[in-house]
Amino acid sequence: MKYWLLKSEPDVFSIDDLYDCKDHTEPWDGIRNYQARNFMRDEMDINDQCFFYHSNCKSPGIVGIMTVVSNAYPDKTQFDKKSKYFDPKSKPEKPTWLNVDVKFKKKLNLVSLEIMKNHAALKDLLILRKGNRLSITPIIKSHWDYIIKLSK
DNA sequence: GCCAACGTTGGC
DNA sequence: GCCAACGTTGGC
Repeated sequence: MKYWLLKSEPDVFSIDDLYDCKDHTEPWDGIRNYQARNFMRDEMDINDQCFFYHSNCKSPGIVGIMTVVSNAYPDKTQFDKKSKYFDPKSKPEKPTWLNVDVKFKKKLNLVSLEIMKNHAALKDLLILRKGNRLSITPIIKSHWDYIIKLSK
């Protein structure tokens, strides 16, 4: 089983929004970055665990846990002309973008970006690297466990 | 294939 | 709202 960190802007889609979805499950769509797509396509498996990270907001940080509940499949928003994620270059017979489904597992007490920065044990965490903008990053188990402890 | 211009991300 | 960092685009 692998571990991940998935970013979302809470103004767009928050952990509470995920909870409110049918079966607490929703496609993690709108990913328009090849590296992030490839993680979903090649590395993610059903039952992998993900941190839900709130970005671009007043208190950025990890707010909960979700579970991967599908393999990667074509992101339907790329074909939806009304979607902000519409991609005119992508064709249904050869979709460019993929998503997985994720299911809410639980909320955590906020582990803020500020707190994580202050822990030497997390210094190699990708999210803390300067200029890192990747919306899906792998997390090693020791970091995962450490962050879980910080949330208690 | 280079790289300048542009758009986006995301912390502050 | 600012701006640094990064990814993408497109002319050459």
